[in-house]
Formats: sequence, structure tokens, C-alpha cells
Amino acid sequence: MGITERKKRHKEELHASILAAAWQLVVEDGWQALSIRKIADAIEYSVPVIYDHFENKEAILLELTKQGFRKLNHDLLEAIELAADPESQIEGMAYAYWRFAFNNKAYYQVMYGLGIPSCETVNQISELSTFSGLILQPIRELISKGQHPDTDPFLKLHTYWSMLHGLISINMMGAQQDKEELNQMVLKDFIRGFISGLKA
Amino acid sequence: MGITERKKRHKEELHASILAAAWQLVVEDGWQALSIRKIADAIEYSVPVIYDHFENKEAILLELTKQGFRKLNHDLLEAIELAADPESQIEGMAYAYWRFAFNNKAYYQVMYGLGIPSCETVNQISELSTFSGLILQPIRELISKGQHPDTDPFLKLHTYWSMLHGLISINMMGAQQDKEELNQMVLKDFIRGFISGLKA
DNA sequence: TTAAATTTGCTAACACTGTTAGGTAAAATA
DNA sequence: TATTTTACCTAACAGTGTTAGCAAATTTAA
Repeated sequence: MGITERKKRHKEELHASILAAAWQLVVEDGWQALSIRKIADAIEYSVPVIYDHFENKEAILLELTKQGFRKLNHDLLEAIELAADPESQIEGMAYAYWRFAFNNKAYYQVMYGLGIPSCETVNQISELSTFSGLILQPIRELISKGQHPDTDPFLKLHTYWSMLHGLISINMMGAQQDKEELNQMVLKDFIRGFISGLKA
Repeated sequence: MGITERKKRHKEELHASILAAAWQLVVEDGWQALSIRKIADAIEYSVPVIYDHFENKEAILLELTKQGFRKLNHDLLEAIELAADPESQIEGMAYAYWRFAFNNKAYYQVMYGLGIPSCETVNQISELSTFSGLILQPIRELISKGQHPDTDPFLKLHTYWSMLHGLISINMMGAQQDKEELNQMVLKDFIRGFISGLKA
């Protein structure tokens, strides 16, 4: 009897349509503004139906996160296949990752739980310029003494800050195992590279 | 007449106590769980009183963010003063930044709007191992061909991922000016450094 | 074919959230 | 003493995630 199959198919369609509606809402207004009632409205079903398909709101966002990683993995694989040697594979993947993030901002922000303070908010933080100034000072000094005094110090500040922030935020969400000294090594490695980059 | 002064003082105390209560709540349960009513309960005033001191909830979190940056700036300055030359200043600041982040996680997460997917959530994303695998492969190859075949590939994966993520997330919240090619340069710079680090 | 059991979907509620309108009582001013 | 200002609160509005319980439709069993 194909009736149960039709029902099963319908159920799967519903499941998919919930995710589709959720995704559209996330793209439109960001994952912070996603709500169960908005999804219910979009799929033209009542609220509790959604809970027949997902345990809670977090489960929906988790599914979107997984979708994001699947797409990212797809892009990375493509980059790998396009490159001949491991070196250009690593290079290509970095660009692919970068492109993925900016072509799929909504995905990226869900995947990493990024709240993203808005531009207006950032500009209200006057302390940020003090922060930049503190770091820029020794960078400028080192650049002026180095081989390439025309290096852009802002670019270097950007690199420095990004590396630190990346290291920390990946760590904070990570499995947090006994990686204390491992991280110290990465950090040390990075600083050495950064400084030698300023000089040479 | 000292009465108006007393009143003014009282108002300032109230302002401070709101921030103090908010901060305590953020430390206890994370900035996501902060609520105006909880603050009102803590300071033993009714809800609207808080709106006499802050325009909205975001303004309170913004103030905490500023506090965070002030403390960070303080720590960085301390690191600067402790170091003799620009080189060790840059090094010292990196460690200070790192320590600040992990000794003040609540601050750091407010400052950067970090939603922080929990460990349980992260472990539910099976796609992450595919992701790691994709990147580990060429890294392993390059290490084995390089001068130090005993290098830990996970450490390198960690570095690679952190740098990319840091670059992206700092960029996404940033003023987003015409830094398109600037970022390309940072990225290129990083990749070159990373690859040469794998070989040598 | 009828009776019981299951599925499907909904309404309505609970306990929260940010935010604000409007009122009361106390204090300060005229 | 009368009026205005200040300080503060209650109660509401509109939204949130989540769930209990009910009604109708459908499938299964007798």
C-alpha cells in the first residue's frame, strides 16, 4: 500500500520545508531573529507541528550548521581537486574557505555562533582606538627599523589581532582537551613568525 | 544644599549597581541569559528604573564591552611597560591578550558577541571530522616531505583554522571599508608563512 | 461494517523576554 | 499652603520557546 509511503514522503517534505523556511528567515534577518512562530507562519502550520520534527529551536539551528559545514566541505573538496600538489591545495582551500565565509555570511554566523556587533555598535567603542594605538606603536617601531619601512602597520595590526582572536575563539568553542601547552606552542610559533615578518 | 548632591550621588550609585548586577549575572550565566528583570530583582528596584539609566539592554552590554576593553587596554599597557624593546612588547602583549581572554571569558564573549556553541553542540557536528580530514591531508603530506617530519599536524591544522577564522570574524564585525585587497594581502601573507613553516 | 486505536493537527496556556504608558505618593519649589 | 517636580511602581503590550490537552480524521482490528 503506497499510502504509508505517501505519508512518509509528506512528512519528509514537511521536515524539509521547516528547514527551508528557517533558512530563508535566517538569511533575511540573521539567526538571532529566527523564531518558531515565524517558521510556523511560513509553512502554514501551527507551532507544535514543528516540535514533531525537531526537539527544539537549537536542533533546527544545529541542522543549519551541519548544512553549512557540508557546503563548506564541498567547496574545500573542489579546491583540493583543482590543485595539483599539497602546497597549492592548502593555498586553494584557504581561499575557498574565505570565499565561503563571505558568500555565505548567514551560514558562517550560524556555524560559529557569531553575534556580530553591528558597525554602529563598534563605532561607539572609543576604547577600540586606544587598543589599536597600543598595538600599533611597537609595530611601527619595528617596521621602521626593518628592511621594509613602507610596510602598512594597519595591515600588520589586522593580522596580529586576527590571529589572536582566531586562536582564542576556536579554542573557546573547542573540545577544550589538555591542549594548554599545545596552544602555547601555536602562539609562540605565530609570534615568532609575525615578528620576523615585520623585520624582513 | 547637600540634598541635591546626595540625590545625585544616589543616582550614580544606582547606575553603578545596575552595571554591577548585570556583570554578576553575565559571569554566572553568560551574556545571552542576561535579562532586565533579573537585574531589577538583583538591585531590588522595579524594571522601569533601569530604563532611567540605560536606553535599553544593548546599552548595558555596550557598557560592559567598554569595561572589558578598558581592562584589556590596562593589561596590554602593563605588558608594554614590562618589556624593554618593541619586539618583546609585541610578544608580551600577545600573551597578555591571551591571558585576558581566558581569565575573563565572560568579558571576551560580550566584547566579541560570541555565542559560543557548547561542547555538546560541537560534538554533534559529525561534518567537523570531515572538515578536519580534508585539511589534514595536504598538511600531512607537506610535513612528511619537509625538514621536520615529526611536526604535529593537528597543531598545524589548529593554526590554519584559527588564522582563517580570526581574519574572517574580525573582518565581519569591522568597519568594512575598502579593505578588499588589503585582506587579500594578509591572507596571501599568512598562507605563504604557513606553508614555509610546514616545510622548514 | 462497526468499534477501537492511532495519527494529525490545533487551540490555548505557561513562563519567560524587552519595553513603555500611566498613575501614585513623596519631596521640593513657589 | 498650593503647585510642580521627582521617584518609583503597577500593569500592560507584543513578542519569545515550549508543552498539555483536545478534536477530528484516518487506519487498524473485530
